[in-house]
Amino acid sequence: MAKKAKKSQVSRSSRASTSAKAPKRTSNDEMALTVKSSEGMRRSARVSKVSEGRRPKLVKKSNAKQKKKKNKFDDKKPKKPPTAFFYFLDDFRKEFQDQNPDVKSMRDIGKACGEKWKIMTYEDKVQYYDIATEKRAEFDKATADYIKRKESGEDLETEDSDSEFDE
DNA sequence: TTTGTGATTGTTTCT
DNA sequence: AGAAACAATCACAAA
Repeated sequence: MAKKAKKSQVSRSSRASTSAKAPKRTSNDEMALTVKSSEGMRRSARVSKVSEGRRPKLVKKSNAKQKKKKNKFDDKKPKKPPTAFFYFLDDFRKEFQDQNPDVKSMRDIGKACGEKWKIMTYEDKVQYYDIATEKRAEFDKATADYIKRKESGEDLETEDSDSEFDE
């Protein structure tokens, strides 16, 4: 009867795992199970630490413009939405600055936030996970549309009609 | 003035 | 399955 509509898209399997949300705390066991799912999801996604000595944090990107936003059209592939951690960071940053107005920048906040993030419980984190999950749904839709359009007409290419005539 | 760097973890995407 | 890249933000430094 109730057949689970499994998505043939294996690529989106990640999304399926991230479906972990709505922590129904009916029983401790239930929660534990939920948490287990979270861990399982994390294991799949989290695989870094390939080498202790290696730290490929060199993610330098050259952005010609600090912020260019005008046409609602998908300039290119939809950018990745902020993750749960980022949402938490945004909220945590406000409090952190309020308690520590002396703090210079996010470097210190990031550290503090990361540490707290680890001590946070699943229930506390699930809040942000839920937001991130919802955001990802929109992102997924945008991506599908982007791919669809791309496949439909790959002629769509550099249509940079929007030049840097902003300021 | 402008651009890049640094720090955090999570998700995405590719091979 | 695993690895690499990328997501936002703020202060500071260099060119």
